[in-house]
Amino acid sequence: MPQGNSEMPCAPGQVRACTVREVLDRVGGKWSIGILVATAQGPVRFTELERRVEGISRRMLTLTLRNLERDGLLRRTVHPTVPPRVEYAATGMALELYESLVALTTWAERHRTAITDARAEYDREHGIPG
Amino acid sequence: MPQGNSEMPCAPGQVRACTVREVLDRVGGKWSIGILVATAQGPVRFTELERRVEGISRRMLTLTLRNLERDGLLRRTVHPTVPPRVEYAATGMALELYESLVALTTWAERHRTAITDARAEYDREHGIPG
DNA sequence: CCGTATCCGTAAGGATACTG
DNA sequence: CAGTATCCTTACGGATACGG
Repeated sequence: MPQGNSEMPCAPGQVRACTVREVLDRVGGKWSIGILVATAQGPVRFTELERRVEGISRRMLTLTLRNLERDGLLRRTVHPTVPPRVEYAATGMALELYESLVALTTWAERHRTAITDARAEYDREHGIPG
Repeated sequence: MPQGNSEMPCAPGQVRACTVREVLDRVGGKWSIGILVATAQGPVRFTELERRVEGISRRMLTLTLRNLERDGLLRRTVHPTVPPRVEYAATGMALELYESLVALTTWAERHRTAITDARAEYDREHGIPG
């Protein structure tokens, strides 16, 4: 998970590398997007997240949740019951980010096979990596 | 309603974690976006890239260029002159990806201070990480 | 000019066991 | 239920030196 770089001077305007970097530094980790998607429809409990985000370990779930909460993308609510009940809810900011991912999703789907083909051809012409 | 955990790797439709992952797996590295941006306006030579992508090492430039070329995002052209002249050009696919980054850029700029504030507050309430 | 090769430090993330 | 604590492996990336 991307840890916080102190501060970066990213001037506004067009698409700039360091601005995109800001996003990736928050959400470029292995599990962040999965959690974002899992919480996009409404608050989700810890164990439920563990089920929905397939393959995640309890440790990485906790760590990623903490980072997302710290960045203001998730709100953590503890209900002081027995047994404890903790809910994670996406903030407005997170939902906006979620919407911004539509473009990337579309791109990935459009070019999925093209990428696969490109890789296959590259590996044919040059040696397979290794 | 939460959709079941189908075996389908990256089904089409809405925003899905694994689909976004496909993009991040190609372009989530530290330097990929920088190179993408640097080549978005036209073909660029190796040394020029080294200058434009600030802070990149020769090694990482080469590695990242190879990966982008392999995925079909860059086209590498060698002009057999002396001294050699190698140009890297963004493909159509890459330019489409570049356009898809506008949404992310907008998001980052809109919420930059909100994120900074959230982090500061989190670190005040809990301990500063470490 | 355009790379490779080699060495090395860090940190992301997995496995596993324990707890309020 | 919702986490921590520890240990460990790996892969990303920096520094440096060399080569066609």
